[in-house]
Amino acid sequence: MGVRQAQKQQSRRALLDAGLHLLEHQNLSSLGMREVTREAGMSPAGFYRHFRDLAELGVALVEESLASLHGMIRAALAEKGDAEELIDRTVELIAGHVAGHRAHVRFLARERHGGVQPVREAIAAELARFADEVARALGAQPESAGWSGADVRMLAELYVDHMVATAVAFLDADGPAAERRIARTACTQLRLISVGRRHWRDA
Amino acid sequence: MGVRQAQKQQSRRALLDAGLHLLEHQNLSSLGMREVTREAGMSPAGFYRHFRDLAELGVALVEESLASLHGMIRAALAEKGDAEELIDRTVELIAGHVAGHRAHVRFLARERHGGVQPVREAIAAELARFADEVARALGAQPESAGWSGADVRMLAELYVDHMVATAVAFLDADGPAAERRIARTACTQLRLISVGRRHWRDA
DNA sequence: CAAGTCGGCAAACAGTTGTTTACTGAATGA
DNA sequence: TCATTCAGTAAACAACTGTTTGCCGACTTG
Repeated sequence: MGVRQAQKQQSRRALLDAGLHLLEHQNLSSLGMREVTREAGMSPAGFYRHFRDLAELGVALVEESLASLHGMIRAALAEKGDAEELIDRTVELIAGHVAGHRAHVRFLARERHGGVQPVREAIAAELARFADEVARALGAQPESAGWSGADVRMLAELYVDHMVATAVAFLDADGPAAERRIARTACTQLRLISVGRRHWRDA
Repeated sequence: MGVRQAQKQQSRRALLDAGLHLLEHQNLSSLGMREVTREAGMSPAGFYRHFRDLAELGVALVEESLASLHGMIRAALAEKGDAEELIDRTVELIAGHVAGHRAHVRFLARERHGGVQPVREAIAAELARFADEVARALGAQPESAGWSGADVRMLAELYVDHMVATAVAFLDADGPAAERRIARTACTQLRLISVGRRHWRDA
């Protein structure tokens, strides 16, 4: 890649980072582009060399944020061990992801139900695909023998929703004590679901 | 109450309704007060006779929205019957609440993680109190014999989170078919949790 | 080295914003 | 009835918004 394209991508990154930084304390729909370019150290008009809209920048941030989250999910699904261990490791993975990608997670939580339609839709679509992926992994486990496809799918949705809720809870933990409390709660809830799963056929 | 105060409260209502209406398609932090007063048929300066801020209007809307949700929760907790029936009735209650209070529910979903701190805090505090209330009700049930207070509390949190998630899902259902699918999923998930609860002690 | 591509800038545009000011006129209460 | 209170108004304020224009100068290509 030439020097030109490299410099351009560097500016693009500056815009994305500026946006991400500003979005830590406000909403995408209340973000101004002058604000973004100012934070990125660029003139207002320069913005248009990279994005048509602020919504377009938003969608780019969604892709970034969900890509990192996707990596975490695949890591969680790849874990091996008995149910108890697996739950603990998953919650640790979530905590680690939040610690390492605060801005991304906060952005997703904010805009998942935010005021910018294309962004909302992009998030919803990708989360649905995550649920598909989890459902596929669950279906391959021996514990799912005799489960209908629809039931596996609803279990996967429950897991994904719970994961997102847990990540958000970690987000506004205001200390290590609060973090541990959230982790314990999440583990217990997952254990409850796991127990329900084992005894599903009895009901 | 005198004619004066009645007229004032009517104007206040107009402002709240205007805000609620505009917030159906945008975020609180992107809302302008000129926009609100225009929608309410009032001059910009008149706003200050009722609220200091837009954040203050937001908090007022939070109180309204959570009051109606609170009513729904109390209704759900008051239901009697076996577990299966109870689950179905609860999900129906949620669906009915969303149908009757779309704007309120959408507002809560948007601003729960939105960019306006006092509003966010008001929602979080009230949802925590709802979890307390649910925990108290669960603790009084015979099924909770032998459960620790902390475990009951985490179960209550799971229920509240799930209720909110279900309400939001109903919100962007785009037809009766989608609504039924969401209701079925929610019921199945609740049944799974219920099974887990019954077999909790075995683990 | 020359011609062309193109990322970034400064300036200007018309609109819109939140907030303050002094005011009007109807409800209030002695 | 007459003075007072006060919800709502119109006008003006500086500050900011998104977008377009023409231009410069560093990179690229031949």
